[in-house]
Amino acid sequence: MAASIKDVAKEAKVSIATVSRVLNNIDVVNDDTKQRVKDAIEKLGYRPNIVARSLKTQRTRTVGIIVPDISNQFYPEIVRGAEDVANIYDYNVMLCNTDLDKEKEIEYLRIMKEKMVDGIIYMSSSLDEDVFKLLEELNLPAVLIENTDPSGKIESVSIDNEAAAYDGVAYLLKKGNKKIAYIGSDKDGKNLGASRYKGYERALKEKKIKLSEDRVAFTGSKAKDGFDAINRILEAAEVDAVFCTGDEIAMGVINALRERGVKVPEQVDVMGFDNIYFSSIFNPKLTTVAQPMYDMGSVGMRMLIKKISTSEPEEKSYVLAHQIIERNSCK
Amino acid sequence: MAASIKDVAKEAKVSIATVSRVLNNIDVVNDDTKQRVKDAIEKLGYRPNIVARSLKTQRTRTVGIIVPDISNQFYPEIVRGAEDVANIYDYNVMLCNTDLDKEKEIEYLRIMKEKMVDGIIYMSSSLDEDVFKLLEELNLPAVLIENTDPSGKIESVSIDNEAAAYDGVAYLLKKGNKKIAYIGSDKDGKNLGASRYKGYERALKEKKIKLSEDRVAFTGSKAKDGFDAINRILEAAEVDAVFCTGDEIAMGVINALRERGVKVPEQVDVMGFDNIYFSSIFNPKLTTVAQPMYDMGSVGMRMLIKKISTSEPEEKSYVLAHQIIERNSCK
DNA sequence: TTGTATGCGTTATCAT
DNA sequence: ATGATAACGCATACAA
Repeated sequence: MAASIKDVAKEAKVSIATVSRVLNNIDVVNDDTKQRVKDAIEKLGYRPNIVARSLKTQRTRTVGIIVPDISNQFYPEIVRGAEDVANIYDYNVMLCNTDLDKEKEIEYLRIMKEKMVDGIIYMSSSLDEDVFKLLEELNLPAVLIENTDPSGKIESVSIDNEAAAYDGVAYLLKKGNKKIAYIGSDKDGKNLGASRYKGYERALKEKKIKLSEDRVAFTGSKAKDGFDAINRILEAAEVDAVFCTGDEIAMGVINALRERGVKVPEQVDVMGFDNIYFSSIFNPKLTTVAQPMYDMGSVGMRMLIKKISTSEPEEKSYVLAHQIIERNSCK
Repeated sequence: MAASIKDVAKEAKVSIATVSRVLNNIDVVNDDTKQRVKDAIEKLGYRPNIVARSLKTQRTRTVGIIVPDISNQFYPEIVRGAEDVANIYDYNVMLCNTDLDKEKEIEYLRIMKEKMVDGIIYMSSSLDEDVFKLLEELNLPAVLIENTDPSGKIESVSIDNEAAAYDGVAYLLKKGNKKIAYIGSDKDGKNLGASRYKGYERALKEKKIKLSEDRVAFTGSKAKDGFDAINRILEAAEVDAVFCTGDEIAMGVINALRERGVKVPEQVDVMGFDNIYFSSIFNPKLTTVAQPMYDMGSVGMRMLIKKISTSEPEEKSYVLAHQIIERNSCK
């Protein structure tokens, strides 16, 4: 069995209270005894039992990360950013995949509470009312990443999705394109999809270009979705550029175009979104609206830890800068 | 404050012992009282505190996953497979990124022990002696994924890397190639890199083809590494096929070849390894030696949980089947 | 400066 | 069938 604080106390011939004191270097403890305790700790290879400590302090120094799917291309970088700063502050992370299933989200939240995590990094586009209610009910500090809380109650870190989409489409417009398709997240609902579609609308409107529904496809975020969507669109309309709300979609679009003998970017510009790792490896390299994924994770975790550590809630959300990365999928 | 077992006991007018009994449905408890307790639990929205339970039972139902880098393309699927089965068995996972830094691996292991995880899923190519020693010293059940333990002491789940590389190269040979380059992991050391190189050697030898060092490059696993390596190789030698020990490497190779005006697969066959998600989106779609990543994660976790739950160590490692996926980067 | 004793929320042993 | 109580390993209020 691993040595406990009692063993150390015995070895150093002091009380466990004293051991605890040098462990947390709290109170003043005589240099001699402190050294004795340290020696004993060393000798026994003692390491405090954090579970016991947590039960006493009611803090575990672990936070839960609720993510739709870690094997999705978008999340690993965010999680890495989050874990890196967690590590800096001596926190650990518990990873939970939900597949955007509301029931799973709720169940995980309950379990996280049972395991006494100090806080939650929450990623989901479901933005379900019940989940937010539960978060509050459970009294779990949380920060939302990627999306924002429609009610504004829980802090978030994200980009300005409306502006980002606007900028992307404006870029396409500036290149002289007039028939710009939109492929990706749905315009309904309160999540980022709606914002991006709004940005698309605004950019077109500003240039007085009529939005044609024939060039719009709401679909999933996989390459296959982009592939199918552009093929459908091309049945009904001409297109000189495609704005996609995800890089994978854009890759699917480009692959479909290639099969049709349409050259990218010579004949059609294709723009992605996110700037996932493979955007710069794909051929052509993707021009895309970049989200700072790693930073979103790291500032999110920083916010959360701050929120956990201080009593006064700062209640401030962060909107990080997006950026258009010019590569080779647009002229 | 959340309700505790005491509150439930008071509400149901029974002792905490009885509450505990119905919670764990152990012993026989009178149906009436059982119902009273259940009602009380319901009424108070009581949920057991798992930290307290863990302190008592010495089991946390959480396992640590030590991974080089979750934002690397290879690991998310493994982790997802692992988390999925963990979830099935009511376990949670703690994610630790090490960047293959031995000190970080050791520190994380210590922390995992302090946090009383029940076991460890360990991924690393460092295969450091000290780490294995620590694992044993800490008395932490562990299973190794992707690599195997040279000393054979700790169980693992992996593919047969020598055979997989052999099969890949043999495939290239069968297509009529004679000048097959090797780009990727180092031949020295005890990890999978050495095995793969051995497979390459064996396949060539079997066809009595002399291995030319000019066509071999030991390098990292990024696209950039493949890109640079093939350019270097092409300075010194002719090549009609390239065997890469990673898909990203292969993509880098293909991109370099494209820049040189060399067509894949018409002029040069390029084969990848792993079958990461993007292999089928990249153009050309990659022909590759597939590792069953998700399965490696899921059977690894299954092994670990079994190891944790039963006392007798089964001490059996799993070698999963690899598979050559024929796509468009080879003739 | 140091020690004693209590409690964190459970499980489990021993009574009853 | 149920209750009282001791542990699990630690932090901390209170004594000394």
